[in-house]
Amino acid sequence: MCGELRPEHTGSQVVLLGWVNRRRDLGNVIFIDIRDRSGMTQLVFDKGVNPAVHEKASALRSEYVIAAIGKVRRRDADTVNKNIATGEVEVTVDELKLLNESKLPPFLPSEAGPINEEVRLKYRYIDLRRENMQANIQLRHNVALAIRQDLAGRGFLEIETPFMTRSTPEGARDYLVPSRVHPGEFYALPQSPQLFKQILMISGFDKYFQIVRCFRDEDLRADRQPEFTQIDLEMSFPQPDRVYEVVESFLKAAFKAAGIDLPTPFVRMSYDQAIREYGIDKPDMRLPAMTNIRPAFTDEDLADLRIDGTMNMVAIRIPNVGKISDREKKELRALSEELAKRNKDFAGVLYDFAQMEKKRPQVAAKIRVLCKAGTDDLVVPIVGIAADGKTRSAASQKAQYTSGGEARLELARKYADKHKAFERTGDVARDFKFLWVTDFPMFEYDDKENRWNAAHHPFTSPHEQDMDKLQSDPGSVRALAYDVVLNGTELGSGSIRIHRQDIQRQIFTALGMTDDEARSRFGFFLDALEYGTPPHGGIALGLDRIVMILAGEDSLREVIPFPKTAKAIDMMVDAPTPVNETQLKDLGIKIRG
RNA sequence: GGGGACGUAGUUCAGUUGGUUAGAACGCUGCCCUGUCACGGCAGAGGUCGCGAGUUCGAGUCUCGUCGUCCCCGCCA
Repeated sequence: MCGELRPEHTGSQVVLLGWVNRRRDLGNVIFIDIRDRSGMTQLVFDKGVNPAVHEKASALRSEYVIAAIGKVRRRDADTVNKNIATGEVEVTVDELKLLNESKLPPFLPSEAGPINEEVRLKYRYIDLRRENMQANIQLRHNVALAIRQDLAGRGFLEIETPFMTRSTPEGARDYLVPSRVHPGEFYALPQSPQLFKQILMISGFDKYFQIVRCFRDEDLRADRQPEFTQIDLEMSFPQPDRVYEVVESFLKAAFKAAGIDLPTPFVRMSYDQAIREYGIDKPDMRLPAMTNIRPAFTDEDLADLRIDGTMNMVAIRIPNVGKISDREKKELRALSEELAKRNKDFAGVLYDFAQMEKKRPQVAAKIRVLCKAGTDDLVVPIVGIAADGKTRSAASQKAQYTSGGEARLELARKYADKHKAFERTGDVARDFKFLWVTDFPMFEYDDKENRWNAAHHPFTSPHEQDMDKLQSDPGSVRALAYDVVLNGTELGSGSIRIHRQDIQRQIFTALGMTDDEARSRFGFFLDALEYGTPPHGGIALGLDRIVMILAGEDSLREVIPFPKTAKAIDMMVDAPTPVNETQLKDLGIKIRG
């Protein structure tokens, strides 16, 4: 192939098939870089040596598809190109065949600069010819293959589950597929194969996995596509530790496929600790944690600074920011207001640390020590402002942490150039901060609907010790649920499931679901639970996100060959589209207004 | 559903306070060139300034609307 020739091939006759990447016509000698997915090689056409072939070569243009037959020749020392792998050799062409011409593309695959994404997506077939996209798609293949091999090697079976299945309206919106045979009825595309994989456990396939497409009809983000690929797995008789081990093993294999030797096991942290120290359930540990700064204050300090000592107080540290300008101070105040707007429970402010250093230098000094802050580090205390006689709710206390977490990320993004924590150093332990977040709460309170919701999903098993609190204090029940997080991105989420019907019923009750409701939604599954269900659990990880991070990209679109835009449109095939009246009639569907 | 950024040549962009024929680089076409590799030189073609209204003697520039792309919030059990 075009990228494989080396000095040891000198003298051999070769056939190269590929695209014209660039043409350099010097008159009596023409150089053409021929490209395929393996790389490129320089072809030489010399008028003095072979005028007929030279004549043919002069008609070649960018992206023409050609076959070249010739001899590999070692280049003179002064004409070696160190920028390409084949740079020490070239091919003198004896025979040239034009296999196909090309219209002038809207942009060239060999072009260096950025290209408008709209154009890239419309002409995705050209875009995918670019070196970076070829590398990303190749990486994706390598990663998926390594994961398959690792899981298969551990006795997991890859088993397919249906794409056309039953809508279970809970969680994300379903993509629906109308049934022609049953007018007015719909299949749903799976948000995940959750119930099928649990049923496979009931069926005795004790180790299942699948690299599988999932569908969610929700608004998109840079790291969210409506169809995405999960590494989905489930096993019978596991402890959480066993799941961690399996995931760490295949992630190690996946990273190895990308040339990275990942240390395992990963750090573990409870949900509560994650909230306290990072204000979020998917901490980016490349940056310092938040620090509890309560010990820095005496009661007198608090009164003097008008700070509410009963509220949680933490400080954010962003390394190497240096002195900040008045404008930046104003931006901090604006961020403080923005946080209050975003979270109505947030009763705190981002305190002006410079002012604190003036007013109460000994307090500020203690805070610096607590945070381990150097003189160039930006310190932002987050405190509640004293308001007499007001008692603070638990939600308000938590908001101190979560709003702090948001501020931490926002400031980290803003000062990325200064602290450089997001840049790759080549030091694996620093570049890839994995962790397991464990012991998620079982339920979340829904203010709008005035009821408890399953934080993970309703098939997640509660902690053994918390069973008795299901009715009395649902908010404090911990789940056997865990997330695997990398650099602040949630890669995957899983749990040990409920395998006993009686407990499953208790959970539905706690969620305010009647037996009839539960039965109408999940009847087939509740039936299955009653026929000898083994204890089981599993996890699902986003393949796209793993590849995105490995490729060093900021958007999933860079690692998905044919992605959708923010409005869920495929620019190349132009989908979705209206369909004709006959099709609708067949399906018994009428479009409203 | 909400907030923000952007939209000018095939591509990436510039375009001053509203004022003559809207520019540059790359790409493209032609000619010249025997060692280039982001080849070089000369010449040339290429524009509904996203679209529609409005203000104005005059709009790429100001206003309103609309469409599209991107980012964020909501949403994503």
